Amino acid sequence: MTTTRAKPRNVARTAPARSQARAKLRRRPVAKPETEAPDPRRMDDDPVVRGILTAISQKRLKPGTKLGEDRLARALGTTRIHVRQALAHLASRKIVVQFPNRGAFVYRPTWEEAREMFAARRVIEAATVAAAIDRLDKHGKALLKAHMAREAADDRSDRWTSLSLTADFHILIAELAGNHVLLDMARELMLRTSLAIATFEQPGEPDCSPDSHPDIGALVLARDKAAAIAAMTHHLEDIERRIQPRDAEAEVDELTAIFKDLGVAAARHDG
Amino acid sequence: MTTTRAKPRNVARTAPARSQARAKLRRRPVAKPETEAPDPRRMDDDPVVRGILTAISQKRLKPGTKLGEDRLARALGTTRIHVRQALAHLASRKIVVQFPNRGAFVYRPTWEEAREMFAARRVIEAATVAAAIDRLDKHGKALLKAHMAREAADDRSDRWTSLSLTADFHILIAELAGNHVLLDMARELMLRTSLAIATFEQPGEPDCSPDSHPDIGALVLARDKAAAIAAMTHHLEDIERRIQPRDAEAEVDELTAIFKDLGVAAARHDG
DNA sequence: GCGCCGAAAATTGGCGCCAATTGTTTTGGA
DNA sequence: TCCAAAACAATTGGCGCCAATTTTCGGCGC
Repeated sequence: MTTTRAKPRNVARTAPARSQARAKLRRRPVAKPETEAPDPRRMDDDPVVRGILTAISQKRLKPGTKLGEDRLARALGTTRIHVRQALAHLASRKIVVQFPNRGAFVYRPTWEEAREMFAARRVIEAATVAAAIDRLDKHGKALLKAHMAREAADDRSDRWTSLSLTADFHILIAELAGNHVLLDMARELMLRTSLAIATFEQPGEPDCSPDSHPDIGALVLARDKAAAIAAMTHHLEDIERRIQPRDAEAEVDELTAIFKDLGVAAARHDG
Repeated sequence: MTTTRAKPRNVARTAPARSQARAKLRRRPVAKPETEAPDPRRMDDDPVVRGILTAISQKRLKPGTKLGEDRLARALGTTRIHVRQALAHLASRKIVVQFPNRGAFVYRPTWEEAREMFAARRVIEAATVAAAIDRLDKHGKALLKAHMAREAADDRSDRWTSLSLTADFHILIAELAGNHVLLDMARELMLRTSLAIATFEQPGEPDCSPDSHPDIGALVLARDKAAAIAAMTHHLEDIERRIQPRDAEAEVDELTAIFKDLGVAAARHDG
């Protein structure tokens, strides 16, 4: 206690630079650049979150399904706290809704919100195709061609892989745009529009007109920005046109159909 | 136990319609439309979340500040669990970062991410001004004029109210667009760009060139879509131009400046 | 004097228990 | 026979405690 050490040590500290505030102020220790953090926690690769998300994107979890904490904990082999955190995270992302003392449910958008989601997607994805064309390089072309080949080779034998493929096309375009913020927004909107589609789709229709993707991809490869934007916009409008507002009667009807089909990854509860 | 009641009652239930699955299937109770929910939980109006958010938008909480759970609980007069949930929510929104066993910190964007945020804002807000012009009605005009008058009457005596006013302009435009999804995205981007600005701003510069807002508002009122989009884009580019990438040296310098200025809502620890 | 190393303090993470609320069933009455 | 009210069961919400990790403080050796 020789020098002036009367400093309140709890005012405001910068995070990534650990606490070299007073301890080592003149020189950096040895090999720590400065802004470096060992492990920024990412809720996205939580197994519970991933499980629910993939189940939703594969349409194994329908909007309105109750997600009980205890049940999920047993089904996924974890404790209730992890499930709680995962559900809270998904609620923040508006993928599930939580009602006080009632539990969490897969989010079911309203019809108006579904329309707004598609409008937002048109905005975002028009921007991503434009940016993708702007910064398209050899590597990006290779990625895009590879994906188009994969999508063309899909025989639609497995419905879930086909769903993933068509979703990956839009994600790839957003990745080629090179803007992580827009990419996250596009990802989020795709998830939420899949919920909207699952809510308002007419039974028996395919989700995404797959024939549009090669056209859009070709226009991107040709760097025809205006045409690519127009094609993407029309493609999204096509998807939107496949959903219809549905009244309570249809909901009840489908609910009975659900009970007939059963399944739904039935978490073994039989006696 | 008269009729067939051997139904596994935990397969998939629709959330908002309560559980009238089997109980009352033929007729709806009395006065409950169908899709109705009493209280969908919204983390946004949690007092802890609101407190941290307003503190951030008022720049009383700087990027990198540690948000200790126990400290926040005492400061806000709640328990640690509420703080935990609030921090987890803010981490999902990328407003705070959580490191395992180290705590939560106000998010500090990287320089690249800051650029990407502004690019995303240009995309989103160009869309919102366009939509706002499209669906501009008498009520919207009144709201816009009222806000412009309020902003013009601001004497900039209180820095925090001025900050809120300039932010409210962008929010109002997004509200006039009538798309809640885009509105939420705009809100989120504004919060995160405020973090980016707080991270990379040059000291002493104002945040938002306030003179641009009347021009944009006038163009919206005149329904000149192209000019309004251009003005909004240039306005956002102006804001972006005010931030500069900063190296570690500058950070350390400012850190010492912080310690000189002190303050920072010093959580009384003297004695 | 400087840096490395070990022990104590503080903070976060996780688990179990119990209260509170909700939904369901049973019971009583008109 | 049908509706209403109360008891029961199940689920969520919250609090306290304890383990695990990090940060800090003190001491030792160079």
